[in-house]
Amino acid sequence: MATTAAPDTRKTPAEPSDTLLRQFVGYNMKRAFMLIQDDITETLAPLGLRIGTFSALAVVVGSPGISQTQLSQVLNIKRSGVVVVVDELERAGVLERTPVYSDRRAYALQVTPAGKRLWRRAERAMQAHEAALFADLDAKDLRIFQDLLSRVARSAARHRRGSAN
Amino acid sequence: MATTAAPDTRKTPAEPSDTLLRQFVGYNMKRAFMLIQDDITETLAPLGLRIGTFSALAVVVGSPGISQTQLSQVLNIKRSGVVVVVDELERAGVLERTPVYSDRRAYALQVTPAGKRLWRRAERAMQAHEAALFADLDAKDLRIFQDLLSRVARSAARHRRGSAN
DNA sequence: TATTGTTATACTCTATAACTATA
DNA sequence: TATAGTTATAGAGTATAACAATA
Repeated sequence: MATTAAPDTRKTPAEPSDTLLRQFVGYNMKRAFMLIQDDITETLAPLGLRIGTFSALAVVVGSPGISQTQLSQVLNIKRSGVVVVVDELERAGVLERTPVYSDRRAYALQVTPAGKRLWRRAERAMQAHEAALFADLDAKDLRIFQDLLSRVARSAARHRRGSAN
Repeated sequence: MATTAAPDTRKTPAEPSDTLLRQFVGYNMKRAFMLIQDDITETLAPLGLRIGTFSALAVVVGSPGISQTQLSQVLNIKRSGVVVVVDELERAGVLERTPVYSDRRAYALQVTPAGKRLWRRAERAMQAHEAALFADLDAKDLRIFQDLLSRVARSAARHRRGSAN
């Protein structure tokens, strides 16, 4: 039945790989992002921040007085998710829910002085991290990449708006 | 104390936005990917596939006889996660666990004829989907984008290997 | 009636750890 | 002892739905 000479060396055709998936832009985007996500998490952890809280802090720094509903829209998450993030940042003394006198249902989110200091540290840490992470790409390539990313995002958003949902 | 004229119009400085976050490549990658992820899910759903099962199917099509451990390495997930995905694909009659006579612990994964037909349909659906999704970008831009994505992934992987983990 | 923030709950994805059967 | 596959369980992250206070 079995040949006695020449053992079977093709257990799997050479190296198993994701060749068929690499044709897809979506797969390559996911793969690249997953690779840097863990790095980002590790960069933020010493500052007591997660990706979600870092993002929320950035938006409140850039748009002081923003409401939680507005924050949910900017970050593309649900209002119920914002509550968790704001709770965490408020507990850490990073931001505050201040009353809105014209609408007593809503809160105006404000960054505390400690929050501003934390943001400056976090921003610098992330900038340093990305500089190291993308050391292989020169400034011009990075600009092109950023531009293509925003064009891809715009194209996808348009496509999404165009379809039925 | 308070001026009696001119009501307070700056509830929030104009439009709240994520300006401070856009400086980061990681944020733009996440944002762009999130936008297309839902689209991909909707493209695969009619075929009975999720992103995870689609990816696994693609790898087994491209590397027939691959083991579950190898598959976990290619897809960058844990072996326990592979079990779930392979269970689902096997239940759907898309692939099979065939015995490996040289190692009775392991399975060689094989795509069934139905699985091959499903893959061809899924591949075409995804190609059509991406063509529509990235309609705003010409072929040259897309090639540049793909190239930059793989360079970013390589750079990130190198950075990751270099640091202590 | 509609909206803001909140809570409880559930779902998806993935990770960890302990187990079995083989090696 | 180590490895392949499996199972149970737990943890993020996010979504849905119902609720109170207010508009």
